Amino acid sequence: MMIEWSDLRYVLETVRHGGLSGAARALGVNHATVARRIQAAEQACGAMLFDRLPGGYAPTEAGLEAARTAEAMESASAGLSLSIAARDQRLSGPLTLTAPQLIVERVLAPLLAEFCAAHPDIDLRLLASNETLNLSQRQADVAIRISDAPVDTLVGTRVAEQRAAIYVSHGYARQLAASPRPRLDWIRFSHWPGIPDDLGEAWPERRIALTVDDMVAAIGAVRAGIGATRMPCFLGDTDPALTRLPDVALFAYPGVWVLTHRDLQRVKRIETFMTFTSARLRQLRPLFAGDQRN
Amino acid sequence: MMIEWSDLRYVLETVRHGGLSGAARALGVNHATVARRIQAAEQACGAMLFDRLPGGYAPTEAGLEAARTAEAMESASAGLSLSIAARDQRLSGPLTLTAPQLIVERVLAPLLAEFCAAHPDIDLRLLASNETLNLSQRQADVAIRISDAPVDTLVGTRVAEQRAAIYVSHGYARQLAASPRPRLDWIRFSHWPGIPDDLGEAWPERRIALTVDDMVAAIGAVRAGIGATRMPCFLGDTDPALTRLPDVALFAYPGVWVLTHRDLQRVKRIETFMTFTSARLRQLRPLFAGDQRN
DNA sequence: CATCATCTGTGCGTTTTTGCACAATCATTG
DNA sequence: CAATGATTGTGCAAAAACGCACAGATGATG
Repeated sequence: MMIEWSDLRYVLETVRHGGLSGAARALGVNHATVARRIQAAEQACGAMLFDRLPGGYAPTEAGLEAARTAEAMESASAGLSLSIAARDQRLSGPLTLTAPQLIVERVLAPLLAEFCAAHPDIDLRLLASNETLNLSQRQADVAIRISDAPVDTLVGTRVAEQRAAIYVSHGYARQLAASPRPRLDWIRFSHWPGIPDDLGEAWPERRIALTVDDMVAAIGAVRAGIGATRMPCFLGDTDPALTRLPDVALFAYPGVWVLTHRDLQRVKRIETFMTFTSARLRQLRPLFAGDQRN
Repeated sequence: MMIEWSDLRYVLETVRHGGLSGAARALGVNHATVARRIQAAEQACGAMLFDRLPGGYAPTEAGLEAARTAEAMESASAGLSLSIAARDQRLSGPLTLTAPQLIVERVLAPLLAEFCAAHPDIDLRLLASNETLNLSQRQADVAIRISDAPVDTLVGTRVAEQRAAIYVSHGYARQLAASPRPRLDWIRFSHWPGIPDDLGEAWPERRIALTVDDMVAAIGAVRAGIGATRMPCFLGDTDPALTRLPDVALFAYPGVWVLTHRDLQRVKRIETFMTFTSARLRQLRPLFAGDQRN
């Protein structure tokens, strides 16, 4: 008579992704399972929730209504999750952190090692995803973000300003220095503008040598001597295979934030983690700012 | 990380019933399953939801919070169920009716047979429960109720006034008539007042012979000649083994209502059913009113 | 127009979940 | 204080749900 509650999640994700396979990926199950649960839901409420079109599932009126209800239930459930987590004032339990891949690799890893050693009862989980996960939905408890202005529903501090520079491999740098009229090969990000204008004066001759969509790949390309690219100083300066391109000023770059959900900021293990992490990252301010005295 | 939605139903029912076994009965599953799902929920949110006390499960703060959330989700889900059902304007599909046991037995059965024959595509389901099921939660679509003032969230009509009378078996009636100073043996309902005052004049001598908690049981007792009891006329007059106690006026009795949920009143198969049932029951007004011309 | 990628439907073997039956514990009652 | 009824915890077998792999179909692409 009444739809099984968990089936509504399957309906919701299928509406969101427009088909079984998208929903299946989002839910981490097989698409056949999604199909079966939707069938069950339709049988339970005695109405079709989707039109089976070639190439996807299109929600009917009833399906949209169900998805709206499921959204309400989802936010209720997320609120519960937060509220229960907020009640847990032990210095133990799970703590999920999300941070960009490369910050973890270059900066965060030793810092997390220290934290784990100091608090062995805290079960730290790391989501080194580049996607900005939704803290409100409790996909993570704490986020380290590179951002100019993080969402205002989150609380936290900007622990460091950041600057970026142009980096090349040592070999490529020598090559440039040896050339009488050097031409700069640029490695471009597909979702960024082209070559920064500021380069004009020092390096009038330039061309786009490669377009990539991922920072790790770009670093590899630079290391291989394909050309130059712009990256935050903490990345370039911590990479022994790279060196800054001379005669170019530093660029502004979004700062480093440590953030959590408002409802979680008074939870002891989260407060502890944020205090620890923020302090350690503040110590690295020269690195993020591109201050090369170290 | 986030509690499985359907597990919240188990938490809710366990809070409502104060233990595993009550929740298991309400959910129609084994108590072991309830225990396992609650364990899963607790593991998922990393907090205890119940204190395991001897004799039952007592919700913790977090458990109460979860139950509140689950209640919100339940009402959302019930609303969805109504909203989807309201969209179904076919003259087919499921239709759940709840009515008191004895109305079904004496009055409704032939009427439902006729309806089923006329609308074979409507899948009629009958809950002959004495409990007043919650139509808002969509436990039933249509209710036939004996009531003075039904809940105002429901819509429908009072199809008949009702009166009650005192009934005895034929044998017991002869016995009374034969006695010079007859003493009336009364069969009393445990949740009702005692013997009606109005009996005083005609039958000054009386005593309580039996107390029962169920109308079917009471009818059996009257048939067996144990004594007299008051019951609605449609019950006594349709029972060939019973006869009215003479010299007593009829009693007022709550009327007969045919009711549905506001959101369902325009659904065609429900509208059809209510029109049909109300018309047929109106034809039986003399029976309900205790008019013995038939 | 051929090819490739993507999506949905279906049968089968496996894993997970569930129900059942029994034991243990506690409150209630005669 | 013994006995009864109710409740929860646990091991095992049955049942249900799930993932996997393949087939068919559609749409995009060169």
